[in-house]
Amino acid sequence: MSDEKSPPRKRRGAGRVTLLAVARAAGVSAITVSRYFNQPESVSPERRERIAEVVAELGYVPNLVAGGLASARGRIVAMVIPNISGPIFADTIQGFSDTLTRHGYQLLLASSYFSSEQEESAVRAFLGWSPAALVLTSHFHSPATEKMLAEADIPLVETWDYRPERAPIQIGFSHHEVGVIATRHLHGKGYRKIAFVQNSAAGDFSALERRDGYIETLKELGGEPQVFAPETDLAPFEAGKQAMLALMASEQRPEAIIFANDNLAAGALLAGQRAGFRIPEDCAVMGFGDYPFAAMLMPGLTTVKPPALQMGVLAATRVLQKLGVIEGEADHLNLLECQVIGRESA
Amino acid sequence: MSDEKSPPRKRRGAGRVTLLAVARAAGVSAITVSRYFNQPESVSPERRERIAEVVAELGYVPNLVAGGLASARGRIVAMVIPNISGPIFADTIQGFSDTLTRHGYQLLLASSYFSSEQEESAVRAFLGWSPAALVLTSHFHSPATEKMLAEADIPLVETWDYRPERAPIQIGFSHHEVGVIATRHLHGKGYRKIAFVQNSAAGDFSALERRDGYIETLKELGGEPQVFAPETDLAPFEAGKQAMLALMASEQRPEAIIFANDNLAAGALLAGQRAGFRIPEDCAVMGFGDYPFAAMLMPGLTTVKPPALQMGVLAATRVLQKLGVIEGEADHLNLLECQVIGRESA
DNA sequence: TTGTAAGCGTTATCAC
DNA sequence: GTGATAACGCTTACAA
Repeated sequence: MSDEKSPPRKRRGAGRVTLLAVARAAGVSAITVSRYFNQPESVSPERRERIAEVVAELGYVPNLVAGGLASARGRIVAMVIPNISGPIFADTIQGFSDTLTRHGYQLLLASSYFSSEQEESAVRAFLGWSPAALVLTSHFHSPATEKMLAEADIPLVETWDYRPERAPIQIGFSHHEVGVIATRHLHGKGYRKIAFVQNSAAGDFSALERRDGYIETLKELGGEPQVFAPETDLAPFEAGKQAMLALMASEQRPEAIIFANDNLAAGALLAGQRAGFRIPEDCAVMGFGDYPFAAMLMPGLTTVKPPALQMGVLAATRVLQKLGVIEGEADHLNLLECQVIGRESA
Repeated sequence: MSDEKSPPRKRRGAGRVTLLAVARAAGVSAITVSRYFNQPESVSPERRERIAEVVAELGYVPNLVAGGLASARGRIVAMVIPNISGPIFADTIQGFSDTLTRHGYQLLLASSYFSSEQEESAVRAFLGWSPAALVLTSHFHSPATEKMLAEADIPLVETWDYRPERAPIQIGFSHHEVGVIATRHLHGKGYRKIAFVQNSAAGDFSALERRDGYIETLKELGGEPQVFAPETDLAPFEAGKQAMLALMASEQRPEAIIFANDNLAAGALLAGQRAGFRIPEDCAVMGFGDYPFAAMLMPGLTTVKPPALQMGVLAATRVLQKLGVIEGEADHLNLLECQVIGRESA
């Protein structure tokens, strides 16, 4: 900490301990120190030890920016996700980030809020950092984004979607299958008159796939599908209420209802109970998402849990495999499974 | 897309469109293009227009790594947060990320899981990217981390905490005040016998500050504090149950209970109702956190909402002010307020 | 307003 | 196993 003769003030990165400083102090050349960090086995044990000492002593922190420039491959992976704080994607980010970090890579993150313009601008900004790989959510990108991706020539992963025909690595699950297993679960519990409530958010196409899985399966099982569509763009919680009360008042009163997501189901659960219906005796309720509140409701909400965390971990794993950081072939197609979380509501 | 005479293969960043390429195509020097991006007003309108054309045509993406190295200040801000997917921090990250992005900065993110070793290794890795600023959660860092921070000489912000005596910019709220306003809220509603349930997680010191606020305020109001401590390290949901049943069976049966957090409160709400108690008639319940499920419970959980999103936005704002990106003096101390969210449970 | 030259701290290349 | 040297693509400093 003593104030040594201050070196001639450099114009910019003044004061930073550099690789060269370490090299000099250790009596080796810069490239040897570089090798010490990147391919330790190619440095003799004695020098290795000496360098380690100096590094600790000087508190040297490798400048990854310089390294990235020199090698054109920074240890950064960028991810664009619709949102961070919603109930859906947080686990995916967490799994992705943790897996990456464990292998010495850093996460650059931005939200798109489902807007392809915002996605585009995030991708543009990210590419400036020459990330080692890029992870996007879903397959719908603006033409400009597609162009940048094509030119970037780095591993690309698309999560929360599954388009076998697309070139990027796909990591997703089948929404259709969600409809299937939810319907089978209810049928297995003895329910026969099963309805489905669509999402109130226009443009939620995945929810329609879940609905189709339901319709198909129920028909196979000899039932008669009954689909309710709430008013468009009603808040999901309200839409669930509306659907519940309408269905319970209808002539074709169902014994069980599958909701397009847990928000709808929660609204239904509460409104149903307020209206005096017992759940699941008068009507069973199922959701989708396994949002954090599902376990807190009374009765607990039976729902289908998407493999959110798993997708994040797998996305990172595939990226690291592509980069050769970890062993294994990075499969192009990665279809994960959802799981019925049985609680009291169905 | 035609295969032009392939230029002599460069060793590394082969093929990337560079600033120089843009400059040549536009008939100006590299520095002018650089200025076009960084201080557009110092470039004449005609050249500006010409450069814009070329940039679009060539699909030039500025290499931020090179820029970062040259200027020793990348437009990256790093944040270490205990976790991403828990109920607490997601809003803070979201607010932080969005505010940053809006001003052209990118977010580098990692989780510490409340471990100072993990925080240390994240900080070490981040510093290698010479971020423009660093944001940490809480004030407790390992000595090595403190040393790195001291030497890094970049703006540092600590969120979710508030230690006026510390040098970094502090952004937090008063846990003590949470205890105060919760107690006042219940007192205002007419409850007199008010109990407090501590967190089951050992080491949650903030929760103890909330408790002290409660004790102090209740005494001021003429009440007699009654603190219940669940078994240590019981899952919060279970701990809430245990506390509820124990308190309702005790001689000093309370009219209202403040729980150290919403998880405890939710456990209590459900267990209480299962045991036949009406809430809030037999006993009112309050939590802390305003976790996503709070609104979904029946009755809705009255709770104290911390300014999570706001803290993220403010952290980013202070950082940007420090960096001179946006106007305004960056205050050292930033105490935000919590808010009682009144629902049915109290 | 514009340009020239030098350098940011590292790694690739090639030689020893 | 080790080193000298030249990039990597940009921005600072200074000059015109």
